[in-house]
Amino acid sequence: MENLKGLTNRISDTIWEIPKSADPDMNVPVHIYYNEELFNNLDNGVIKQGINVATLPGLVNKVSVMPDGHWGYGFPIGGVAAMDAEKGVVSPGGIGFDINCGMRLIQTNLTRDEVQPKLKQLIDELFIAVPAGVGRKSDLALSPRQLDDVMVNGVDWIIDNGYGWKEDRLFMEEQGSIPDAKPELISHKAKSRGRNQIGTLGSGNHFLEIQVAKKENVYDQDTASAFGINKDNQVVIMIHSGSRGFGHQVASEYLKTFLDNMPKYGLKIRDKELAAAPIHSRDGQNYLGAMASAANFAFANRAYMMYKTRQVFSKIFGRDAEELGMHLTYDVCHNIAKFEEHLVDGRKKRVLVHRKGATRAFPPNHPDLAPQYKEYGQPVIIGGSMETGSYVLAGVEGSMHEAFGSSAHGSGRTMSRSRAKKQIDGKELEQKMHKKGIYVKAASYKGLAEEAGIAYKNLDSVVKAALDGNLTKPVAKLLPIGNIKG
DNA sequence: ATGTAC
Repeated sequence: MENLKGLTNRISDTIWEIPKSADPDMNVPVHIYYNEELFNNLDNGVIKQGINVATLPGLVNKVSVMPDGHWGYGFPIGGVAAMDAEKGVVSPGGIGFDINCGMRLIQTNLTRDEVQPKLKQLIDELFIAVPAGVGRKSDLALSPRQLDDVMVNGVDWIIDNGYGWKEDRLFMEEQGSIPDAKPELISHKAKSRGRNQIGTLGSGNHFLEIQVAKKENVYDQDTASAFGINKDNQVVIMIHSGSRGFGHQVASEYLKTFLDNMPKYGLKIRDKELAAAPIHSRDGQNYLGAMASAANFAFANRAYMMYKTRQVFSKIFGRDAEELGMHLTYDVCHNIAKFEEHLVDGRKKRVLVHRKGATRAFPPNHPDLAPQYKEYGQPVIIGGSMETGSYVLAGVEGSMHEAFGSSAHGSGRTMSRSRAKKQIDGKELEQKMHKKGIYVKAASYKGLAEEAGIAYKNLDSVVKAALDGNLTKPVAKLLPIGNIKG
């Protein structure tokens, strides 16, 4: 393929623009938030997909690609696109197969010194308590009525059933429950896949990790303290997972329906993977109701894994999870579409923001934030590879103007899964990690090899681009000491 | 990402 980089103009240190003039069908420009290093390795596919997305009807302002952006299904992963709520479309490819895949950060008041002697025991027990890997089932099997409840109420079902604390919902995007879910639109097949998947980790890049916040890696102590990180070598837990086979089934079914029905809506889409329907059409409304159901399932999934995590820590340290300070810092989605108000041509407008592999990053004083975070901005949780570490950042005003209040979500792969499997021996990697002080337990060595640090972009560089691009502010880098993987 | 293929 010809090199498409020539279609971009660098309009600032951190933004490469594909102007509307690059293609007659583009409705808005594309802004890629990169730095020199990331741009040098920019994949043609991202430019191509950015242009394709920019041709969708009803787009406002621009399409944004986050610093971890890479080629994905239809939309780039790391893509943000907002459509006029009245005149726009919804596109499942702009949300992703794993609906409401997201991150969760849990505090403890423990330090590394206290955790280290029990690390192996913790990880071994977590590996049992949180089923990891493809097809693994939960100890919780929901009745049809309970599953409907989860789809409508998300984390509230978890809390009402004694698996979570009342306060947990305050520290979640949408308070852990997205309105207007429609369980009656979910197929029997999706329901039967989902009923025993609450509290399961999954595979691929999903993980549950024990991490350490070293003092030297805390960049903003006030904000870190507000997020519950206030002592040197404090231990935190990060969970990355989504809606499992349930959300995947929902996404697959609606993608097919959208594709079949597109001619009906007179939509001309240049890539099948961008299948879309008008927001106000029956298909559009149905998908949004199904998406909300899967999103609430994912909130409940991560919340139940936290319940298990609190139990394991509590058992091993012989103290209540409350005594161990195991509060939720935040739970944030990075595969979802949401109705939000944003400035368009100087006026507030209701838009449907698609975030695919992009984290919501609302600034201080945003009405959606818990009072405890009003002064500091929304916690933005960025998961890195299991060898290199992760970050917690905070939302800033700039991102509202740049990218509908969004930031990056992870480091982004540089090596395909198949190449990583060929090139890296999982067993050797496990030993190497143990020597480095990271105790890892994976459902399969192949799965482990795929997630090796060298298969990923440099997360420090991605985060630096997100900070320089005024999408977020730095709070703390978190280093892994224990990890379970699917 | 995914009972990794209808």
